[in-house]
Amino acid sequence: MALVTKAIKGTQDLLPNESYKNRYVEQTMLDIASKFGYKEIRTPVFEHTELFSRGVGDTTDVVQKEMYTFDDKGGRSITLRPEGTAGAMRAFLEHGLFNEPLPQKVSYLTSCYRYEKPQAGRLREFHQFGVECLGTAAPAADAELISLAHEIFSHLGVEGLQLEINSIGCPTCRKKYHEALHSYFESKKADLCETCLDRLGRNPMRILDCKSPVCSEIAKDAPKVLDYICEDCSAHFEVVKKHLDAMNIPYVVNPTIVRGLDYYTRTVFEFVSTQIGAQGTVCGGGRYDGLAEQLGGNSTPSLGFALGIERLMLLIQAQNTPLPEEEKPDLYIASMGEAATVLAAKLAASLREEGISVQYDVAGRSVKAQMKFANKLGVRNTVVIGDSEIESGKVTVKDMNGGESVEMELDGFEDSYQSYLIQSAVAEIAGTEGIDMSGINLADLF
RNA sequence: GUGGACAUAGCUCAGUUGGUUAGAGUGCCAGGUUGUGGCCCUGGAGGUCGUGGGUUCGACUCCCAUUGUCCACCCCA
Repeated sequence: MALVTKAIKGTQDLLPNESYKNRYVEQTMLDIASKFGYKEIRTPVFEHTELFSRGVGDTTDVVQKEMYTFDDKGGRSITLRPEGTAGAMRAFLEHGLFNEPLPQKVSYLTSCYRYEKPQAGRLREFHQFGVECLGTAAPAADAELISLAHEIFSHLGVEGLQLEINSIGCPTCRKKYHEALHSYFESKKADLCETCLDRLGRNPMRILDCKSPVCSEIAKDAPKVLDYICEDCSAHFEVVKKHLDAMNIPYVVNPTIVRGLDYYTRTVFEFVSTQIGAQGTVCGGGRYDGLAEQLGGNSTPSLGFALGIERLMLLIQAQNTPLPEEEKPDLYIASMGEAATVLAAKLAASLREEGISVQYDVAGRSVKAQMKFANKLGVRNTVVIGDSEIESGKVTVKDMNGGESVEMELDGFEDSYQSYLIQSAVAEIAGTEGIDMSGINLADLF
């Protein structure tokens, strides 16, 4: 217990008995994204600080107070990425991917870093699955993007998420809206709470989201974004909704959702849960048509979303969402004595080459202890090798789930065990036993 | 950054108005047939009671500080 040190505040270890769940979920997301045409991109964990201050926005909380920023030994200001979009966009611009067929669709699975006070669903190091669709202004892309997130959740069997969408307009119409909001709240200044007074100066849209009863009462009669967005933005939003309706994706228009990252324009959306605590946004994203220019590139209308892995896992746990079981080893070879252990090692090696997962005793334990161990591993079969087996050249494969034991020759054991596995798999699928495999050529099965 | 709750074995937790060798369940290791798992039985390892001070004859228990965890605000995935 007197450890030298512990994991850093706000960080988590993912232990071996849990990691297979994350692997399944992450692989599922990458696979689904791949069907939508998204290819994985990997960018560095750290970037020039400027990328985020310019991209994410100087006035945002993320940039102002949450970044892990430091000078490297060459005096460069470096920041651990607080989100994934800026890095993806940087790579897109830097490598001229805008010369490739557009849109470029990229996905990623990364860790992000924000210096925040940890709480349920919020860590200092957290993981995001994200996708970015770079180089299209068409509303069909917005809807397809949302449908990708929707598909991921429904494929995983996650329920109860509400999709909320909104349009925050382009910079031109948003400016008008901000002005309208500002003058409205300015007139109610006396009644607003302290944080909202602060918001009034920085980002009046945030006031719409205030939980204080007084403020939310005031907010009810505030000007609505959707009344202020220009014709183009409005038309864009209508088409997005039309697509969603056509794809049977349920959503609610929530005029109060606002993204806290400056690069967002037009469509914004969140998938929200009420089951994982206060940090209920499992997935959030939207369009960011101005980001490329913000970073010094040519205009590249784009959009994307990020999905919080830890929050998703929290939700899966809260809902008891059934996930596939962890893969168990096929075979455990219990051995007695050195000669038998050497033989076990040799057998295991060639079985593994055949794609079979095998374990044997590497702890020098008694047969009984080895059997207990095998049981805890959940292996399907065990085989014991001792002097008598070596002498007789025969071993007995024991089915740990109560099935019949089968005797096999040690000579050519790999082949007969593999055929035994195939046979029992076929039997399981067919729901019968004792299918005659004698006429089947094993090689044809692979 | 602000506020609240909590810190006892790997895990989940007991621990009586402060009283001397700190407990349970579970997990781990070993034994109960000379070479065979699950159930059962026995034994063992494992804690300077988060850390540092203070009060006291005596502190896991009371006080202060500190660190950490959890939850909420803020913000966001």
